[in-house]
Amino acid sequence: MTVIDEATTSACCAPLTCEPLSTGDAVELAPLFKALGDPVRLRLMSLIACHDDGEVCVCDLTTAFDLSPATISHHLKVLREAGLIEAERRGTWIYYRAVPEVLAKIAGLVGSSPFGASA
Amino acid sequence: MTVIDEATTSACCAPLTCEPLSTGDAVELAPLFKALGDPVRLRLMSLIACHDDGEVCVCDLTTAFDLSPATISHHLKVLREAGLIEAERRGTWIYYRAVPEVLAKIAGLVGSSPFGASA
DNA sequence: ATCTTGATTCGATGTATGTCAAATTATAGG
DNA sequence: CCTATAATTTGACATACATCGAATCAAGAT
Repeated sequence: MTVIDEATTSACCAPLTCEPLSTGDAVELAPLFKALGDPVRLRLMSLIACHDDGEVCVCDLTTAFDLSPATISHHLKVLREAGLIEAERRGTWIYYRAVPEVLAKIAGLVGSSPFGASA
Repeated sequence: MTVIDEATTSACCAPLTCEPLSTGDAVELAPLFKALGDPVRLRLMSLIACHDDGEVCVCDLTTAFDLSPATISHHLKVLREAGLIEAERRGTWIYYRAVPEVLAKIAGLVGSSPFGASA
């Protein structure tokens, strides 16, 4: 993934322009934003990523919303298939935790050159 | 928008935990991710934000995709209604430019405590 | 085995979304 | 005024999505 136009030809100063996303990169990255593009999933993600132990039991997540367990399970599946979270079963309970590398991928994209947020 | 648990009660060290998004914040922020959750829109956003002049004519955007002008116009409208871009008409042409504050809002969320990407 | 609880999957339903052709608005020139 | 070009809006269509009830799977307890 090429994100920053790192002055391939040696220049005296940082280029003011940046290289836009290729179609391939956009196809790869868009699903991450899409997965976070729902209020329930965005809050689920923050609940999971913010938890002290680094992981949260599903039972604690379902009680945090006024939605059926089936719906929460569906949203967790969407986040999981996007690669944003991982699941592990321990006994009766299933625990979810965030995948920081994938979150970093988003942060790196929005917070730097291609989007010009910090440039 | 409360994002970081800034040790309201004076503590000796930074808290390892963070405050998850409220329902209200999630409802406010999710549409931004949703708007970027399409490959075409994500690439449109990068094309606009990366452009040297800070703004791009629609005519240059439509030629960058194998899609009808109507479809590009639709996606630009979605980005515009999300607050991510702004439009200005000059003569026959309409120019779009990014709204950096809104992009910064996303970067600030994903790149810090609530999502634990850099914590 | 049976029962109970935690969680996912299945099936159905109403709504939202991406796409385009055709019609419409806006501006510039003859 | 009429024509041409840039861009959006409208209408239509097929697909995808959020939600839930009911059924199913997993693991522990009796």
